[in-house]
Amino acid sequence: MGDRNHEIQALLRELADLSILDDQSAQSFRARAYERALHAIDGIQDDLEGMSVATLQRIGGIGRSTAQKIREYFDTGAVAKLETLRQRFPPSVVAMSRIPGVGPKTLARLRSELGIEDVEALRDAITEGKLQSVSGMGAKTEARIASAIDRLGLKRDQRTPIDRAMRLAETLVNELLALPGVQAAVPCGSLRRQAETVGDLDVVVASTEPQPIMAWFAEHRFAEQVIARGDTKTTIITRQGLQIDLRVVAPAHLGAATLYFTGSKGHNIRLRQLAIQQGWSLNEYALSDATTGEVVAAGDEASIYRALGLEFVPPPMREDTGEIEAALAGTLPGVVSVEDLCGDLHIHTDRSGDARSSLAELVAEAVRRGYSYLAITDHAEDLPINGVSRGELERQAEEIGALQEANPGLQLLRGCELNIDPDGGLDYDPAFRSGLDWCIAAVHSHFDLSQAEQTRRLIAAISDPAVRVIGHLSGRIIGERPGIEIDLDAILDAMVETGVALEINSALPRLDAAAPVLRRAVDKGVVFVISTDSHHVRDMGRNAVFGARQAQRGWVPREQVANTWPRERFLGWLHTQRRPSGPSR
DNA sequence: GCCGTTTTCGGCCCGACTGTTTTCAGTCG
Repeated sequence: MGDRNHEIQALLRELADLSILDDQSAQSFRARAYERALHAIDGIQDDLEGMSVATLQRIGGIGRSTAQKIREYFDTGAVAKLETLRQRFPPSVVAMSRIPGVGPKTLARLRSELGIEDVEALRDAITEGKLQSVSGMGAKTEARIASAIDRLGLKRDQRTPIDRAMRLAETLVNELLALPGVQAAVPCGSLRRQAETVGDLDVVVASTEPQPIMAWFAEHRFAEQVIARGDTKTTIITRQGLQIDLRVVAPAHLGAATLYFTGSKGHNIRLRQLAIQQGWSLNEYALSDATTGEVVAAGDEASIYRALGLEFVPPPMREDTGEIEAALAGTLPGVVSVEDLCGDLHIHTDRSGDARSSLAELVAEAVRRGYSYLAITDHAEDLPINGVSRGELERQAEEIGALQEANPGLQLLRGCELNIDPDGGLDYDPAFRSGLDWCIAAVHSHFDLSQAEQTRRLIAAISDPAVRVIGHLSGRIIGERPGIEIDLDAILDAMVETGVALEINSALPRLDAAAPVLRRAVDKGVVFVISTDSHHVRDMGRNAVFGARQAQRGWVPREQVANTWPRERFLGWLHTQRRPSGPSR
C-alpha cells in the first residue's frame, strides 16, 4: 500500500475523533462513517492518489463527501473541513478529551460553562472546587477526573506487549479456575485475537455466583486501583498501568459473552447487523429473537456463527478485514490449529548459550506431543556467547544419532540457526552447512541498515543453497525493537523462486512475520513453517498454540504450512526443496 | 457521512457502571 494511503487514514482518524467532539456523541454517525472509510482503505493495495472521485466512491464505505475530501487533500495539501475542526478543537482541548471520564459532553460543558481550554486550567478549576458548580457534576465526578489527570502524567495510555499481557492473563486465569463455582475463565479482547499489543485485558468468567468473584478480584494483589465495582463486572488498574476488566456471566451465556468481549468492535458490529437482518438481536448474553426474546444460540461461539449463516471465524481473524464476507461465502481459508502441527523446526538445546533444556528433554517432549519430525537448531558460531562451534555441532550429531535409534517414530533433523551478517554471509563454510538437514537463516544484528542493504542481505542468504527457511524475518521484539526495513515483495519473490520457506516464529516477543506480511506471502504462494523457537522445553507446547494463532491471523491456509504435512510428504519436500529452480546463483 | 430484495429518507449495535438525577445521562468498551 502506498505511503500516502496512510496519510489519508491518519486524516480520516482525525476527522472521526474531532467529529465525535463536534457532534458531542461517541455514537456520532459522521465519525463512524469516517472510521468505516478508514477501515475500507486497509484493503486497498493501490495508491489512492491516482484515483478520481468517482473511482474512490466505488470503494465500499467511501461516499461522495469522503471521496471529495481525499481528492482535495491530494490536490491542495489540505482539507477545509478538517482545518475548521482543528480551529474549533485545538490540541490543548483534544488533550483534555483524552482524560478518562471526560467525554464529549463533559468537554463541551467545561469549555462553555467554565471557559476551561486545557488540562492545566482543568486542574486549577478542580483545586478551586469549581467543577461542582456545573449542574450534573458533583464531588465524586470532580475527584474522579482529578485522579484521571494524575494517571495521565504516568503515561498510562501506553499499550502492553502481548508477551507481558499473556503471562498476566495466564496467572489470573489459573487463579480464577481454582476459585469455587468458576466453571470457565477465558481471556478475551485483543489478547485472544493475538494482537501484538493490548490496551487492556478482558477476562470472562462463567459462574452462577458472581458476587464472591467480584469481591475476590477487587481485593486482588494486582489491583493498584479499583475503577469500577459492579455486580457482574469489575475493573482494576495494575501497578504497571494495565486495565483489567473481569466479567462474570452465567455458563449458558458463555459463548455469546466470549464472542462479545473478544471483538473486534468492528467484527461485533457486523455480526449484530447480520442478526438484525434475521429479525434477531445479538448481545453479550445471547443471539435471540428481537420480538419474542426466544434464544437462538448462546452457549458456544460456533452455534452463534452457524445460526447467522457464517463459517466459524477463529478469534485472530476477527478484525473486520474481509473475514465476514469470506465466512458468509464459505471461502475462509482452512487455517491451522495447533493439533495440525506434525513437527517443530526451530528449537534450541542447552548448547545454545541462551537456552536451558537438554537435547534428550526436548526429544522426549516431541515424542510426548506425537510429532513426526523435529529439527535441532542451535545458534551458529558467529552469534556472540550463544553460538555453537563446529566441533560442538559434530558432537551433537552423535547424540542425535543415538536418540534417533532410540526413537524411530520421530525423524530427527540436524540443523542450526545461521546468522546473516551485514553482507548476507553465513556461519561455518558452505560445505559444512550444506551437510546439515535443516538450516534456518536469520538476522540477529545490524538492525539499522538501509532498506536496500537489508533487502540485499536477505536475498543473499535466501540464495545460499544450504538455507531452507528464513527465521523471524523482521527481527522485531514487540514493544522493544522495531523490525528491519525491507523490500517485502522482492524478498517474497526470492523465496518463491528458490523454494525457501518463511518461518512463522511463535515466540510472543516476536510473532514474526507479522500478520499483514503473512497475508502478502500467502498471495505470493510462499511455503510457511510454524516454529516455536523454543529455548526451554516448556516453550514447545505453549508457543505452538501462539504460532497456530499467528498463522490464523495471517490467513495462512493449512495446506501452505509445511509442518502440517505428514512425515513422508514433509521429507519428500525437504529432498526436493532447493531443486526445482535452484539457487539463483 | 453512508446506504438501499422494505428504503434516495431515515435509519445507523448493545449493555454495565457511575453519579446525581427522583427516572436518566454520560462514559466506556
